[in-house]
Amino acid sequence: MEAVAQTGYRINHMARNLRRQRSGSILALVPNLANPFFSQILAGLSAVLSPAGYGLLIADTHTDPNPAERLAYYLHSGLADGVVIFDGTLPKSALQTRSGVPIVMACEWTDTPLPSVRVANAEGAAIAIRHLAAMGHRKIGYQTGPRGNVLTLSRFEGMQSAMSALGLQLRDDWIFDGDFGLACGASAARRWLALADRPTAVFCASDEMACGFMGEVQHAGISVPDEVSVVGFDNIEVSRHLAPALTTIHQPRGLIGERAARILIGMIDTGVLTAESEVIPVELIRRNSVADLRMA
Amino acid sequence: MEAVAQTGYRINHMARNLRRQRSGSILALVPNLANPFFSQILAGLSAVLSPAGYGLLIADTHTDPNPAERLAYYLHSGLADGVVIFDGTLPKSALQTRSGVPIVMACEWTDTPLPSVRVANAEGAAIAIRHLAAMGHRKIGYQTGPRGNVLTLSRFEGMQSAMSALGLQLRDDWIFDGDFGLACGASAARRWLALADRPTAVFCASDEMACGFMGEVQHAGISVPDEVSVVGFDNIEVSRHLAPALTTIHQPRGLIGERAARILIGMIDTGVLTAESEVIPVELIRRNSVADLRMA
DNA sequence: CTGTTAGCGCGTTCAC
DNA sequence: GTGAACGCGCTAACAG
Repeated sequence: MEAVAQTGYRINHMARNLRRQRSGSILALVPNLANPFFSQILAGLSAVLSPAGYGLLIADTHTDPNPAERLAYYLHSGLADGVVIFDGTLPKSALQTRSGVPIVMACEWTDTPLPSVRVANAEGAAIAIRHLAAMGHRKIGYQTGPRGNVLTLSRFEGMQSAMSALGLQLRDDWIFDGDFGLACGASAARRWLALADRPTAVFCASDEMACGFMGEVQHAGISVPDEVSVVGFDNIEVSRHLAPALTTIHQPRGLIGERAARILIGMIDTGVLTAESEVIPVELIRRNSVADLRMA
Repeated sequence: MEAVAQTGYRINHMARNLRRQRSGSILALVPNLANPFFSQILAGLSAVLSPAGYGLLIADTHTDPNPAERLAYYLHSGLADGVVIFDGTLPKSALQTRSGVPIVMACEWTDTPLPSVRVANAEGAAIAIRHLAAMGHRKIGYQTGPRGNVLTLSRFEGMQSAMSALGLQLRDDWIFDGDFGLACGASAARRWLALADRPTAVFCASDEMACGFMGEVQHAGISVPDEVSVVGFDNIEVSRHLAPALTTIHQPRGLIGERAARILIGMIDTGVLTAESEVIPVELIRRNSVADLRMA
């Protein structure tokens, strides 16, 4: 121990890892790192992994020519002791590997036996619709997420079943395609503005789209919520600071990362490649972007 | 090669890395991973590191009890071939190590010989002030970043020198303390509302603060820009979608990450631990949050 | 140009 | 309880 202090010896982790057959770091596979939506999730991951002695390796599948190959590379190279997947667009075949590396799905993904952390997306969408209906809205529009995304699907289903349960019809020209981003919210707004018969409320499947939508109609001189009500999904930090403050479905993003990390560490420690999936509840945050249409 | 295909052999990177004395990954030291400001920077980093064959390791100094020790750990463990530091609050002593691992500073940091990538912060602040003055504003308030931060300092200096060059005085009660976050923008707004003699314009050292400020005064029934003009700094994605769209200083965040990555790779390839620093220019984005006070 | 060998720095085991 | 030796899987250097 004196020699350690004198020579300034530090253990070589490459050698230790080689010997112990582990890397001490876990990989997060993110569909688009530039999307600020992931920053809090990654912070949650890091907050659990770091005290547990794991490093956080991040790969952006968006910029990668072949995400599936990339995943296979990490699974077999021994560079990661576990993987958290946030990208719902990876082919199923990429997940059916027998590498022995634990995987946790942190995006909504139904048809895989892998453990997952997900948010009650369908229920959140239903809550939003029921809130609008309770406020007297019957003409409700909807902006979707990107096609093929599992979040898009489950939120759409939740919205749809709530609508039909309430006896409300969803018109095709009141459905706006989207990709969860700000810009497509703005273009949905332009389509809304061009409509002869406009819905009195639009439920956007993400806060960013809701924000883009609100901004664009406001730039056109339309008042929110007097002329159109808007509900978002996510409760990103900026939502409460918009004018009007955005009514939305709160999704605890830090928690998603933390839970995923805990499940993964549990799998690594026990050596079993399965675990209980978790569903994180959502919550309606009532603010000022929805008009009360009920007569007094 | 046939045997490779038959047995499904994949090279073990731990063993390779041990032998080659490199890890194949780069560490990014981020002050607060939850801050969406970094997402685009990290995406830029990833976009050049990934094709170059490097993995991206991320450590959040915010959640770490001892960031300096953490840095030392990574520098000496051999787990990273290079480090990009975004945290300007690390003690100088932590950087003066002779580990042989290249370091690039990607936050503004003046008194270190390490190569850095920085943005023309002082100039950006000066541009904002000159724009407000050109629009006829003479009573200008300012919201700062967190104390001790190098960005805070250089933006403050740029603002101050532009003010005095224009013969404008900066009143103490028109300076609002901040931390670059949304919430403190809102509290600055409450202080502005309580002022007997209010500035006609407020320049916020970050877009998030500007957004929080605008939202809060608008919630109080104040019109932007009719009753108060606001200028931000950063040009975050949401700024153009606010109502009114926020006039701000554009800072290319993806580029910061890309440049830092390029410099670092150059240092690794050549083996020299020094490199030219780079300054990235900024640009005024004129939108609708500044009123024209000049008489027609 | 192909085949063999030494050793990267550690953790584990086996002998004392 | 302390110490020596082996091997994790690869790459680089060297011999044939």
